Amino acid sequence: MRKTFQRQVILEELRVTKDHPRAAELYARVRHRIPTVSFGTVYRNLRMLRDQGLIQELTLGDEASRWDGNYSLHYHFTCQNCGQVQDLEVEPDSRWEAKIECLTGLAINHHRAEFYGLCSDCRN
Amino acid sequence: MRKTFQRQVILEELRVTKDHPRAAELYARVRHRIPTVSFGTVYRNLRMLRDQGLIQELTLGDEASRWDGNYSLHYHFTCQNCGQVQDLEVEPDSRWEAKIECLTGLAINHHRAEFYGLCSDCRN
DNA sequence: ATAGTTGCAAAGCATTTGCAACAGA
DNA sequence: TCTGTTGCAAATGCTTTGCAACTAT
Repeated sequence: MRKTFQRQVILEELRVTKDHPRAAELYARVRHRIPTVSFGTVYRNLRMLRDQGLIQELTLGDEASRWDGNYSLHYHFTCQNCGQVQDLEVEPDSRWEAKIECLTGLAINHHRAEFYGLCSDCRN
Repeated sequence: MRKTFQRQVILEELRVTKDHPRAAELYARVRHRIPTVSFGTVYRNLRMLRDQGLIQELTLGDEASRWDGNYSLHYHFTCQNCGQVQDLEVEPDSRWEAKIECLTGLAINHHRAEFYGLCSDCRN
């Protein structure tokens, strides 16, 4: 994978934010720095960066994918009122995988968990 | 919500199977019983049945939604080799929601978890 | 009677791709 | 130099929708 300016900017923009932008929003941000960048380039790079494990794709509900510059294993929370998505600080439960392997005979590689509810701004 | 023949057949087809068909596959099954049914009808009904809590929509990875006629809360497993999706029999961990509420100040309504790995056929 | 539903076809929207020009190694 | 990458535009694929004809209640 070559180190191109476009790819670098796309990765940087994801790294510096904690919201979880969709491709269109990210494209807008990248465009501030590279006015000629194309949607194709953004999508191609998101896929590549994901396949390399440098970023994560979130498919929450029935909307477009969101992208997360935090590559470490963590869970997500979606506010059902305002729609914001945030990382959860709780540590993922790995014993769960072992428990399921035990009970089912499946070989588990990884899991994800998503929580839904109201964020602190919206609960009041 | 009226009780139409189409809606009934769509729901039945989801209830009788444990695979988790996508809309196109379900459409094919419904078509065996109602040759004139349309895609629009299938999609419209899937959304309505989901909104009523009678079925569940699964958005796993970056493919089209899968649909689950089992409306009870449960987790899912996806085989990374053959792609099959199965329900997991383990009971969902509700203490987790309380724990996260405690740690974060969020109000959690529900959560989902998905496990990925190799099914018993594919692990050998 | 009448409001919800259907079939059909067209539209919508996120994402992917073919291709020629370009650029990083 | 030469293969990977970009920008552009067209294409793809899943899903939604407008509308007139139907149908459950």
